[in-house]
Amino acid sequence: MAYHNHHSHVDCIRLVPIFNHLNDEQMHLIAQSANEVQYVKNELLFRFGDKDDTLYIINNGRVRIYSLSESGREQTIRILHPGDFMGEVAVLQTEGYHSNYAEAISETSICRIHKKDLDQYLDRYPEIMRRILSDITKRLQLSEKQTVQVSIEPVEARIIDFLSENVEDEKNHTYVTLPMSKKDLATYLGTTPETISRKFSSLEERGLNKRHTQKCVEIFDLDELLFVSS
Amino acid sequence: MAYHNHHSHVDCIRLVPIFNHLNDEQMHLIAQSANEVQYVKNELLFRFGDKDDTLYIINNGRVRIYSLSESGREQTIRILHPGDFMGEVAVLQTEGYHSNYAEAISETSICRIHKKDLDQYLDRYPEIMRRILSDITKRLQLSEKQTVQVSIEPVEARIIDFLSENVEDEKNHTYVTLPMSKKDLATYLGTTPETISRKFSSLEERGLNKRHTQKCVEIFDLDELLFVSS
DNA sequence: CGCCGCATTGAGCCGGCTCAACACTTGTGG
DNA sequence: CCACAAGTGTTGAGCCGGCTCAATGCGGCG
Repeated sequence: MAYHNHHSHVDCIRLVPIFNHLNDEQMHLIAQSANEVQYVKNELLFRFGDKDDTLYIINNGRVRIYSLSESGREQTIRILHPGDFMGEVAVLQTEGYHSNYAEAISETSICRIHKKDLDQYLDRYPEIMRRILSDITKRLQLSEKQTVQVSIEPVEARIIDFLSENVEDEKNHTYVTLPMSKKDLATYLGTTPETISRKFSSLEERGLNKRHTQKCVEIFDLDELLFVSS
Repeated sequence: MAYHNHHSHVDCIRLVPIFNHLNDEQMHLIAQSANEVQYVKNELLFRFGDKDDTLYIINNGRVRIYSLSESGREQTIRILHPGDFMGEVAVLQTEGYHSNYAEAISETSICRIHKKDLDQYLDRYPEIMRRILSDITKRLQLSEKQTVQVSIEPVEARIIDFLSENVEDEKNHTYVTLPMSKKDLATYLGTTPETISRKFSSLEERGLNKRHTQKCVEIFDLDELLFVSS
């Protein structure tokens, strides 16, 4: 929590799907009550069990939400990008405690809005609640999907599924830019870095893809890949 | 979908936490637009991919939500009891497709409300949306917890955790009534019936609990059990 | 009473984890 | 600009938890 920036936060508000349907005046109003906070890489935004009643909106950078097991192993729940929000405990319970850890995985700036302010906006602009509901419902679907995958699909299928959901096309090459370190990807997919590494090698041997840099993987034949995984 | 019951559905509405804050008149209004449907045991309410735009409210009985992997294995997502609702796709997207299967695991009666009707109520009574949001947020937390468990806790710890969350106390005996068949419990915990069976035997050998009937397990020492699992 | 479906127990196997050594990449200071 | 250190990724060997498949036990229902 390096410093508070007191100039306009409207940029931050404008960025966010849950607010960007409002007009300028309304956004200014909300921006008034938001305060901006900066985090450096690897800094924790909050920990499991922390009491909190604010909504966090990512302005810049990336945040990783993860959970810790008894035995100390991590499970990455999701990665937040600019425009995403978190801290929905704030909007639901009067006494909210975080159930996960949140860590900045790059230089990150966020906006915080306190529950008492947010509640006013929710009353005044019902569309905001609709959008929050819509977002959380999507996340629920994703979370349920992740449960199923981690539970019953073999690691290779999980990796392929992950790749297929992150493909980008560019000048007739399909490739994937990994949105996190291989270590975090491992904890996201419920496996270990070693296993990820081995599976990538195996796919490469089978001529299905090719590693370029640490963060970039080229896919030769997506359909073939999807076929193999089933 | 055996038959439609056209007498009052207010009972059904009154039962549900998302509506029961309304007054009688308001509940009657909503009940008008609900229609009741009965299902027999093992009947499917909907399948993955079905298009649908209704909210389902459990009036009586129990419903199991589950998902199917490529390889045909099941993952039980959750069990719904009277007063629970599902089909939140309806409240969020204009074109909603189910992402899971739903099956009645006992004689079950439910109320259905169409999206177009629900939308009206959401506009008129914002508290309803608040409650739906609150419910879905809780489910999201549970789902994330389930992901973590299935992913990194060993089976025994998952079982113990499940037991500890379902304990009931009665005349200085702590016991657990399993809310579903052992087969479904297995798919809920991301394991197999055989493994569950073995683990129960193992716990029993260690004098930590005792099976009475198929559905009822007595716990001798919950604290010890929790200690063992960590 | 006898059947049928579910639960239990056993034997064997295999995917993926652990631990450990080595390679590569990135950042730091001389 | 290079040398080195620290962190991250890769590869190998070995093990083990839990799954699979199959046989047997058991309780509920006709």
